[in-house]
Amino acid sequence: MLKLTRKLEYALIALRHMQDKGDTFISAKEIADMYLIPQELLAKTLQQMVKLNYIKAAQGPHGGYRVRKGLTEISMTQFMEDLEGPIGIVDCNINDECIQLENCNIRLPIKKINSNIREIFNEIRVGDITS
Amino acid sequence: MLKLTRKLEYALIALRHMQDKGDTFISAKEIADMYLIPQELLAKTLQQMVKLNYIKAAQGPHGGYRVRKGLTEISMTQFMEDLEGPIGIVDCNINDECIQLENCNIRLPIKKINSNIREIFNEIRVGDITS
DNA sequence: GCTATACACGACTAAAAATATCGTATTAAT
DNA sequence: ATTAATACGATATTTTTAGTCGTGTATAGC
Repeated sequence: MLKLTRKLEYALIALRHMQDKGDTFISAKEIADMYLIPQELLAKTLQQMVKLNYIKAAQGPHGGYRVRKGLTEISMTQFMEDLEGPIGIVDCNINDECIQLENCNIRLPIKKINSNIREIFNEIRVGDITS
Repeated sequence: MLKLTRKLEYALIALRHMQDKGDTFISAKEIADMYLIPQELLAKTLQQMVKLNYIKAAQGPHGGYRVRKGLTEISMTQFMEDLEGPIGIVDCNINDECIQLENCNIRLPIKKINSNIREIFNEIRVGDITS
């Protein structure tokens, strides 16, 4: 209940590591070895972040990834939703397909809590965690 | 990611419904039918709440459950942790068995976020949702 | 040009967690 | 007695999350 995914953890760990290393390209393997993360899985996550323009990749030997400037200013809400889709503590916060929407007697208060949580993550920058 | 369990949803829906009905005993079946919740599952949740002294049960025909006074003053943190165990957005917030605790470079900031979330739920009473 | 090392990416598999069901026993009102 | 309800452990199913595999492409260094 209320867990972050490993993908997000791995992404943040990787970003922090890369940021520490400045402008040099860091391979997925180096990070995977250092933090005992499954390499293939980390690689996929990094590839996703390349597509999101969070990081830049370089192929070939001495290749790897490095962080793009400005990434640290992104809010955690955006970061999380980019990587994992919308935040919603219950499904009806995400889609409206619940069979009991009209009957539901706790919908509004729950919705409010969901906003509270999103707000927490809105006020945290990626850089607050990775630098 | 970051989802409440159905058990919690069902529990809250049931509590609210029972609270609306005052002192009369309400059967699991009535609630299950009304909100299209699997009856057996709801029943188990209600039984758990009886053990927690959240509600009172009566067996036999015309039996059912009713809410105990004072329940509404309980914080959502306590409610959720009573029903589902400790809140932790990552495992190392719950147990210390992570193989990479020393290496981990994001542990502290994540821990802080976890406190923020617990705090949100600390400031919400069960009664804010169920009445 | 060959080789080694690294990213790219889709398909697949495995494991874990969450959700739901079943079976049997007990209780009490009518 | 019968019926309608809770009690509760065991099991089954489904969904989500996590991890692996295979194949292809790029490029640095020799």
